[in-house]
Amino acid sequence: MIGRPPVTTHADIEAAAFTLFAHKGFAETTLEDIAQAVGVGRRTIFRYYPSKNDIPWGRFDESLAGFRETLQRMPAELPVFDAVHQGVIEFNRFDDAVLSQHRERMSLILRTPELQAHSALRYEQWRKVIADYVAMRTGHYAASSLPVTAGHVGLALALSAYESWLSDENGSLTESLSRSFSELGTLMGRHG
Amino acid sequence: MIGRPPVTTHADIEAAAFTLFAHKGFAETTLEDIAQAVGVGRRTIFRYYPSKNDIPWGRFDESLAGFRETLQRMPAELPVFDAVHQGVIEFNRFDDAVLSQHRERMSLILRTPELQAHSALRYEQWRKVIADYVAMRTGHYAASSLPVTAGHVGLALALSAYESWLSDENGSLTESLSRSFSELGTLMGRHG
DNA sequence: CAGACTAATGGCACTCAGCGCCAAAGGTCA
DNA sequence: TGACCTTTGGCGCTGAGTGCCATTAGTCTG
Repeated sequence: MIGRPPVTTHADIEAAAFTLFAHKGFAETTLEDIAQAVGVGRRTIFRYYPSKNDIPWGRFDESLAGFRETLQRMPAELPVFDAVHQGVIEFNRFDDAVLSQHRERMSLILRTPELQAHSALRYEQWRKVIADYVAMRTGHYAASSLPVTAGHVGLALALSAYESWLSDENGSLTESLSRSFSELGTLMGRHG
Repeated sequence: MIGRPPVTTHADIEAAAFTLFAHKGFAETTLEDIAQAVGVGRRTIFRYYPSKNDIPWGRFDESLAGFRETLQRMPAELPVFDAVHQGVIEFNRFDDAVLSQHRERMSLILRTPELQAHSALRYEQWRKVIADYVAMRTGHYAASSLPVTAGHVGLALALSAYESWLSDENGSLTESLSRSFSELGTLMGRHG
């Protein structure tokens, strides 16, 4: 490797940051605190994350690519809606080992106002993945109304499922997601 | 009226702000700029709006109360989903005179990254109005899964409709909203 | 009319996120 | 050893947001 070697990693920073966030709260933790905990200059943190709000999201971009592939793998025989449904569930399957970290991460993201706000920008990319898939399946342009709506609705159901999952100590994320998708049927008059 | 009279109003500030935003862009307009345009101290702006990001939303809280009432007025014979559908449409009906301002406002909100992010906090209250209504209609608690999902989905459809409306110079907002709601049926297998 | 009272104002000083700039550090390679 | 390259991190700045408090401009009472 050419040039000065990095003195830290994304993982290092996240670890230090999550500890501090849990300890003092997100807003009360300054970037200076984090930099100090990592043993690095404040300026360097910005070389790893564009903003403080981005730290809890970690390497989200990379995981988005996985979501895209997951959807691509869904069988074409499955109706679009069910394919998205299954794709979302598949994408949100985690090993028990990782699950508790994921829960902590999502709890921070979904319950900290600053992060709730910032997350809208991340969700946009997530919706785009669904919109692209639906566009491909239906032959519409990805920017046209139907795929865009599909993206919004998919996100809506996922967020609702996450909230429900986080509020219930013992629930399963997969089940929460399934429930959201089936509730949509309920709402649309398959009874209630 | 007791005490020193206010030297400005929300309307004054919004007018000055929107002009500047249109002229220089949102990010490039400082609160100092706005304060100067209004002829008021920077500190005073914060007495009218909690943050720069709140200015474009105007008096959103008050309009939420109207949304709540609109939903309450929906006939009980209407299935919940349709009641929400009609309520959202009703709430987003504007006179031609106001419509162009509304369009400008929503264009700013939905196309400025900082504001997209911030808006998530406003949407939360909007979703709650739907959740409360659905809770009342179905007998669930407002915090339980079904009403929460309804809130998310309602917002999803409204946002999709707004995006579509803004991207088409000549479209009608009411029609865009109707289209979103019917697209949901399409997605769920009433064909496509 | 004078003086008490009240609420809005706005200046000041401060914290913190974020960014541009640039010299220094710490590696690799010929 | 010295050229080369990339990361680091310090410095200084801008701008949002906040707490504090004296000032201002009204109303109300005697």
